[in-house]
Amino acid sequence: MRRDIFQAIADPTRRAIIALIALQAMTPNAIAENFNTTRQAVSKHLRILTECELVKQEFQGREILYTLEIEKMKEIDKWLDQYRKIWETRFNQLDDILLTIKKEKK
Amino acid sequence: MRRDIFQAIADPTRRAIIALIALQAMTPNAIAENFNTTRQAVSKHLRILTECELVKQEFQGREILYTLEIEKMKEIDKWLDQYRKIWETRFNQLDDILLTIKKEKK
DNA sequence: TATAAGCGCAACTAATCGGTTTCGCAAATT
DNA sequence: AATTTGCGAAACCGATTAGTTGCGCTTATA
Repeated sequence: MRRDIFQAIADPTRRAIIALIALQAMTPNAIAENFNTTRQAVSKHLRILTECELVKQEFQGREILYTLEIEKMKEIDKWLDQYRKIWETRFNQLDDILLTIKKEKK
Repeated sequence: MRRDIFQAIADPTRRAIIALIALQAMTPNAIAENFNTTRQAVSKHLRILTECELVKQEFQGREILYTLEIEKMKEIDKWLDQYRKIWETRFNQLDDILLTIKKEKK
């Protein structure tokens, strides 16, 4: 079963779950209360998030607290990096153009 | 038809297409040559990428050149920003801890 | 010890996805 | 003018997905 971080964040509900537990660890029931869906549906999303290590389980008696593995989010940032270089270059080129115009005005 | 940027980058082939045309504008055929798939399959991916405005078409006679809309990539960066704050805070907290340990050693 | 609560797992369903094949259109080429 | 080339769109298919329902297990609570 292919599970990667990009597929994990593709689903809007999963992104919402990530946003929720980023603030504090939560149980599946507590998470489900925030959506118009069942606990089981949330549970499935949590399974996917856990499988790609975006989320970690903390067992507390019969409750399971889910926390965000913020480190994993950096992988997206790392992927974006190659494109960040491009848009920064373009920005600098624009900057150069603006500078040239400024000089010409003088 | 819900088309968002996160769903667009979920597919590995689409990420590869993005990486390809980031370097230079390409036609569907040229793109397809880089994969073990048909032009039509690539065409479908390009349609999805175009629909969510990650990619732009440039008509040149009967050819269509596809270019990356790098600005749109920033939206992912923007989304990541809320989490970047978290991991930077954690990093700083770790930094504080290390500093405290250092001081205690003295 | 019986009951309730919190949870994951498995089976099922409707919808969506990625891909192929076939088609038709418009722009080049002969 | 006939043919080739580049392309998108539609029809179709198998695989995957998100969700529901129905379990059974474990841990609290009465």
